Parts: sequence; structure tokens; C-alpha cells
Amino acid sequence: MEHHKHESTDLNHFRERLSAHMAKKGLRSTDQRRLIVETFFRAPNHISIEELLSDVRAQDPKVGYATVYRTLKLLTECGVAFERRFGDGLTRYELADEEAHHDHLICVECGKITEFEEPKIEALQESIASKYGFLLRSHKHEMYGVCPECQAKATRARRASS
Amino acid sequence: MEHHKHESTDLNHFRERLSAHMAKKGLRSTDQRRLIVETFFRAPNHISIEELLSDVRAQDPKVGYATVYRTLKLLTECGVAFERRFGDGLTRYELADEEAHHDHLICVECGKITEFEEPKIEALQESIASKYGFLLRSHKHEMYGVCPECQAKATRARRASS
DNA sequence: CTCATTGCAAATAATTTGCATGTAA
DNA sequence: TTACATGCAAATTATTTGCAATGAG
Repeated sequence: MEHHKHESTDLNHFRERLSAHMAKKGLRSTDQRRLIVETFFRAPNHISIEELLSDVRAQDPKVGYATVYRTLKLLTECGVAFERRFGDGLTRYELADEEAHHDHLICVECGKITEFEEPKIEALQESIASKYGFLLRSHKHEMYGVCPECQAKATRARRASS
Repeated sequence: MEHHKHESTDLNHFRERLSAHMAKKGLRSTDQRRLIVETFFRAPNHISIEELLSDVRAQDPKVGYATVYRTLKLLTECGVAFERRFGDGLTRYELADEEAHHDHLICVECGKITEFEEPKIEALQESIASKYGFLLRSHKHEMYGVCPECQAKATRARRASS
């Protein structure tokens, strides 16, 4: 069940946000940037630089590492992408889709990432932030545990060894 | 308001958890390990390896980088410490104090970290985990925003420039 | 005695940067 | 034509590892 992030998302909104940011900063639209951005939009969620680079190189083998890093930093700065760091040592990126905001359940055994949404938590967050006088910009909520499959696997292993 | 993590915490509980883990794995108790562990217990929360190393070296200048890394990894493995990665590129450690569990509000301007606790969110997390069949181990909940001081600063700056 | 541990330095890994060359605007 | 952008390789940063010497049990 590979899921792609654009299914229900208005990408033009993000394209415009990026153009606005680039215009304001006097940055230029290049073949590489367009390719990287559109590839990112089409990619599965939580993509790493490595994975994205290899998708990009499938279309244009000459694109360099640094350009992907620089472009993703650009997307992060203008609020089109979020950086995420789960337990493995790499940074992953996702579309900054505030509307359909989701958080993450991460299996500590197999690394599988499950997304969830809980409006009640979102509401509580706002009330906590205002209690401390914070102006909320974004958040990260990650829950670590053992997924059903790995629990079953562990049970089976225990049974076999006894 | 520097606050230290041992004020209300039963450190012996953690010392025992560590000994048990070390006994089970046949690991040895050395001067360096004891020094690093006790220094960590006394340190302010969210300490980085660098900071911890410098505290440790104030007591014994010969202790090496690698030993601190190795010892903190040990503490993490046996559930005495948690690793945390906020926005800056370094790993910070905190006591795995599940009882007085707190989450974090991080100021995106000045980096200040404020801790908060919200039992209602903890409860909701359990219900979400069980909905997906996950066995919950731990979680991270970080909210990013602008702290009251930085909001005031921004307002002042705006006023000055107009 | 034996094998884990240490400190050091070298090795990795992820990310960033300097620079000569290319190219939007 | 004028900066900004690119690709490459070298530099940086955080962390890990190999190894000879040390020390715990």
C-alpha cells in the first residue's frame, strides 16, 4: 500500500508559495530545480535525499547531490516541505500539508511508519501553546512502539524457543 | 532558572536498571563509566555530548570522546536515557523519567526549550496506539513556535522600523 | 589470566561549501 | 551582461570504529 502524497493535495498552492519565495529573494527557476521539485511532489512521503536523488537521476543523470540538498533546503525555508528525523540517521522530507496534518507511529523493530491524525490532540496543543504564550508554528508528534506484525513475530519466536 | 533533573527523581532506580543491564551483558564497571553516568545524572536536562564531556573533563581531563559516546549509548540501550534531536544538528540526552514525563515547546527564534506535561495527550496517545495495534514504548512530542520574549522583540523591531 | 574497556586517531556518514563554469533574466 | 545556479570535489560536523595498552573480575 504505497501511498503518494499528491492524491488529494493542491500542489499549485505549493508551487505558488515557492515562486513567491523565489521572486522575493531574486532566485531563479532552473531545469534542475523544477525537476527536483516536481519529483519531490510525486514521490512517496518521508523521502530521503538519497532516494529523491536517485528518482531525479533516473530522469537526468547529471544532477548533483548538492543541488538536491540546496533545493530541499529551499523548499523547507519557504514552508513547502518539512524536515523529519526519525531514529535512523537520515533526514526525510514531507510535503508541508498543514490541512491534512498527520503524525507518526514508528515501529522500533522494523522501522515501519504509520501515519495518524487526531484532532483532539491538535486542539490540546493549541491550548498548551497559548498557556505558555507561544505562537505555534508547527509540531512533531512521534510515537515509538512495536507494530502488530512484529509483535506476532516476537510471539512466534518465543514459542519456538520454549 | 537552570533546572536539574534529579531534584525529585529516584536515581537509584536508574542506577539499578543500569547495573542489571550490565550484569546481564557481562559488562564492567569502570571509573570512567561511573564518572560519566553520575555527571549525567547531575547535569541539566537536554545535555549534549560536548557539554557532558566538558563537565566530565573538569573532573578527569583524560576521559575521551569515544567513551562518552559509548556510555551514553549504553544508557540509551538500557532505558536510562533518551536521545533527542531537536532542530540544531546535535543529539541531546535526557533522563528517561517516564513518571514525570514531559514534552517540549521549542522557540524557533532563540532555541529556548520549555517543557510541558499534558496527561490528556498521554491518554489519547494510548488510545491511538491501540487502535493501530501498536505496543507503545515511548514518544516524542515537540511543538515549534515563537516564545513570548521573541514575539515582544519582533513587535518592537517592527515598531522601530516604521 | 581473560576479555571488556579506554584513549587515540583514523574511518564513516551526512551535509555543506568553494570555485570555475554554465545560464536565467 | 550580471549575478545566481550547478556539479564536482574538498571541507565540515557528528558519530563510530580499529587497535594497542590498560584494568576489572
